[in-house]
Amino acid sequence: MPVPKERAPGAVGRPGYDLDSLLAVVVTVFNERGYDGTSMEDLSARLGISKSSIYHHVSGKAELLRLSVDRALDALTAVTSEPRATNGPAIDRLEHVIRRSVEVLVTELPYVTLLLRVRGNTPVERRALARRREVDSHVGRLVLAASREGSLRPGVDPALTSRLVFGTVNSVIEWYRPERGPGVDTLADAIIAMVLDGLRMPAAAPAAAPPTAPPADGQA
Amino acid sequence: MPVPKERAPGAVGRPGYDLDSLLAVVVTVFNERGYDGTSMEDLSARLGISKSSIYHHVSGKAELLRLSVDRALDALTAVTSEPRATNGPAIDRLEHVIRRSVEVLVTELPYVTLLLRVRGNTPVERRALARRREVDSHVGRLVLAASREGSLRPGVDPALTSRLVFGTVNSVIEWYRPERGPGVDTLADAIIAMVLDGLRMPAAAPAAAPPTAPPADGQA
DNA sequence: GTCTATATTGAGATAGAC
DNA sequence: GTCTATCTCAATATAGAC
Repeated sequence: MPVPKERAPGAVGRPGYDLDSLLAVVVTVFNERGYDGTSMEDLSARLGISKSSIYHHVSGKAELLRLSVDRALDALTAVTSEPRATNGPAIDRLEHVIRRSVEVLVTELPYVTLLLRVRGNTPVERRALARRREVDSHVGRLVLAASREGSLRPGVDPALTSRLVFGTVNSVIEWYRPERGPGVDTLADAIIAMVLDGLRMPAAAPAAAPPTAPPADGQA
Repeated sequence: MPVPKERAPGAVGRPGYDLDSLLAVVVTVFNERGYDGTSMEDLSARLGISKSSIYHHVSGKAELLRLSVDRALDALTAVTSEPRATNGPAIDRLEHVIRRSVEVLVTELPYVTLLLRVRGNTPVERRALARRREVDSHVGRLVLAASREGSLRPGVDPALTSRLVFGTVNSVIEWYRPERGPGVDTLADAIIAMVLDGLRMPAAAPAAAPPTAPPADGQA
């Protein structure tokens, strides 16, 4: 986060953008209307500056996309190289990567959202997809390792499962809004609980049981 | 499914499209390039007919989108009104709706894929989003009911959970290809197993437990 | 049901002043 | 860092023949 010029704290009207503040607005509009559905005109209207002013900051629309998705990819890639993602039992590493991915997804929500919607039409998009696949395959290897270590239920197909885990985590972008709803930790807990332990009440009688569930442990 | 003109079974070259066969091609291209990223030129090239010929079948690009997403929405809506989705314990209804949704998602894959990527830029898209929300809220009520019937683990937040369940199911469109990979039943089994029972080996000893799970009832 | 034009708008991008 | 033009091409859609 470079701060190239001092800006008064109250100055909100027509700030005179730097690249970061510009990108924050741009990525929002991209997500609202889709990248292809967003014109430079749309961006200029939302930014409150003219179309040509945007070209002072970037070479064109494609670079706006590249800068945005790279930010998301850098954050996601960093998760897979954290120490706790590379040491210990695979099931614990998997849990850690899920939790951290959710955190990144929430803190960098608009950038990750844009990334996950990229289709592959242009060189910029194809490069993004390639980098995404690397992150994906890391999780795939984790699930496979957990399976080999006997930490997964019998019958669980690792390849299929890693797709589902990833899909569950990524689907968060479709509805999560940081300003309302559960906090990041609650969200991560809920995802890990469902994915690893399931929703269903484990024990004996499914229907005739006491209507309120007994406090098993931890989380009230 | 009208059959306005007889077509020889072997005739594949330049068929003379009817609306259905045209739509099948169109929806594929929409998914490859995104709706906004697809030009009528792109469509005409893939169809092997001229741009103007497309206008013989539909009033424009927007109608192509509407017809496609309506097909997906009709199929998904139908699932929520099936008898097994409205009778019996909520946890069983939930399982049924998940299974059937996966089946619809796979059999109508391109149409559902397009639907799930709609952003809301145009009236056609906003109408589609509204219909989607109805399906979503049906699943939300099911999870809530299952929770009240004591069929879910303690600590499971119904609203949050229904989002996750939906996200997991819908994420299938991101990678599933009918021609290769698991069959629909295997896929649905895997999703239901993960969502309801979790991936993690449940009991005490993570490695030395009996390898096959106890047959609770029905479906092996 | 399809074709070859063509009309018309809107897009991304540039020039050059302030 | 921003502005007002303006260029150029691509996009949706139409006209009218076969």
